[in-house]
Amino acid sequence: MKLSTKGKYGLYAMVFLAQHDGEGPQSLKAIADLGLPEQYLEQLLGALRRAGLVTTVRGAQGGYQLAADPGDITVLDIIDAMEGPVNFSDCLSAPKNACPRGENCPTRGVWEYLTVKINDLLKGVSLKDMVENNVSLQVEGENE
Amino acid sequence: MKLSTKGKYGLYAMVFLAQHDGEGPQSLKAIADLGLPEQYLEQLLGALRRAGLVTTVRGAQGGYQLAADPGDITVLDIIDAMEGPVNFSDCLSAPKNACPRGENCPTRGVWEYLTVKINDLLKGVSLKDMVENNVSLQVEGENE
DNA sequence: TTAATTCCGACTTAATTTATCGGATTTCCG
DNA sequence: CGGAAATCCGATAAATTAAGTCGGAATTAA
Repeated sequence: MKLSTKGKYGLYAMVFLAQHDGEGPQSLKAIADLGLPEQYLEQLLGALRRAGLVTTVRGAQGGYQLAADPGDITVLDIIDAMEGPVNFSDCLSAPKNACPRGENCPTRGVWEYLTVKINDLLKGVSLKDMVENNVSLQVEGENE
Repeated sequence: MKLSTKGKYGLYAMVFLAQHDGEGPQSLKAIADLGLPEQYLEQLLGALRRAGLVTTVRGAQGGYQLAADPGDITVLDIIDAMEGPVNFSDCLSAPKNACPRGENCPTRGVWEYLTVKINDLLKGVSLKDMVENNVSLQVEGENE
């Protein structure tokens, strides 16, 4: 289980925008200077815009900026926009009785459980957390 | 972020073996009757064997069986064997200063955090839990 | 008007996933 | 002993997805 470069590049770009939040639009070139392929990144930023996570200013001096407060944009938002929703099994999106294994399939519950839990995890980290380096293994909500 | 069929088929097969634990070796054909492509499954079971999760009996009346108690085999073991370890970024396996972003990369902590947390999640579900349908959103270790 | 910049669809290439095939080996059982 | 039932294994093929490239249209500040 790994993250695609799409997800990673998207997150890098969003962190960059968070770091420059309030400084006006950041050009594609400036973001790509992080070491990301410029033309590929352009596609990804298009997806982020269509997902409502960034706004753009076209034309000279234009660029990209966050569409919301860094504290209100989470890793989940970004991963969802870049890779589609976390999905461990298509059987979850199908009606229960459509599954050839029937309703008491012993794995269905696990797919549900893991999907919900991982979504919670991703939702728990915002861009603000990241730029403030607030993410550690003892963050909020811990009990182990 | 999704699970490959490798991971899913592997888990289906292991649950089947757990359901028939103690009944002697189960043939590939019997497992494939779950609706999985037989020759592909054979590869996967080979990987599970090499990972030490199943043992095999060759020859007529042979087959596969769990190498350990169902309570001692977790979803993590199976996913790791099928897809390799959960890995959100290669920068984690490299030394800290090998990363071109330097030591204070704001995403590195997130990769670490998510990797550990997801591993914990997967480790928390055993085959025993699954066959007993013990997996729900209120399982052990909850505090939200 | 020009240069900077995003936007967009089509295309290419590379990598990975998902198988399939053919035969070698092992072992039960009559 | 011989045949059938199985696993084992390396190679290959097909399909899908990921990753990256290209060329040009549209927009806008200066």
